[in-house]
Amino acid sequence: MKRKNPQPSSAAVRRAGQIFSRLEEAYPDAVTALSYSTPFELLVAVILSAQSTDQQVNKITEKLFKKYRTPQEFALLTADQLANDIKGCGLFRNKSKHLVETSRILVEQYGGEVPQDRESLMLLPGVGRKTANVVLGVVFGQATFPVDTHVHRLAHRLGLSSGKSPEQTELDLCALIPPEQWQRAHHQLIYHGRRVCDARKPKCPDCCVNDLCPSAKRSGEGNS
DNA sequence: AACTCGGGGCA
DNA sequence: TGCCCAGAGTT
Repeated sequence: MKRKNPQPSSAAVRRAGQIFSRLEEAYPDAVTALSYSTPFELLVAVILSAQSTDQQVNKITEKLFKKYRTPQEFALLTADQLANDIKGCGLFRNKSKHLVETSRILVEQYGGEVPQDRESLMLLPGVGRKTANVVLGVVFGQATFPVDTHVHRLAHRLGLSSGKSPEQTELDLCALIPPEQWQRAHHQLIYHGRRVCDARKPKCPDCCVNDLCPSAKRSGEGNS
């Protein structure tokens, strides 16, 4: 039989809670939000948000959704047409192609609706595990944790996950963080990851959770 | 596993 | 001014 992810100790859960309340205190404005009014609009916004900020995406979608709002409308566009409307976020040519193809699939295979399971979402062009989890969590209220490069790196450094794979990190964080805090925790990890806990040179002296971080302790022991 | 896309954020 | 990506697809 299949082994489930082992239940974390209460001490581990408590430590995770400490870390996130610190981050919450340090970055009260770290949580941004993509603006949308339908599940399809959120799906579009999340696809656009790869390698781009939410603010950047909101600027684009504010205009975009006034022209096109439904998968039926997106499905009629050529990639070049749409590219012109989403210019301003990174990787826009790829995303444009993906959005048109995804819209066609939604119309042809899902009656124009956004599927609510991860397997179906991940079959859509431009939608990987991280994007699928954001959609499931934000619009369908499902228990997921979107793991991007920052989340993966920080969870490992902070001792919240073994860091073996993004999938494992996702399981570990889901077990450690109460469902209602997942979205906020996600944004705070990203914010912290960009400004303090870099991939290359983490600024441990400036870090608000350095006393709770096994990595910071290790790197601090070598010098004195 | 390494490469590509691309405008923005940040030093 | 230049580096590095708030990812996912392709080779």
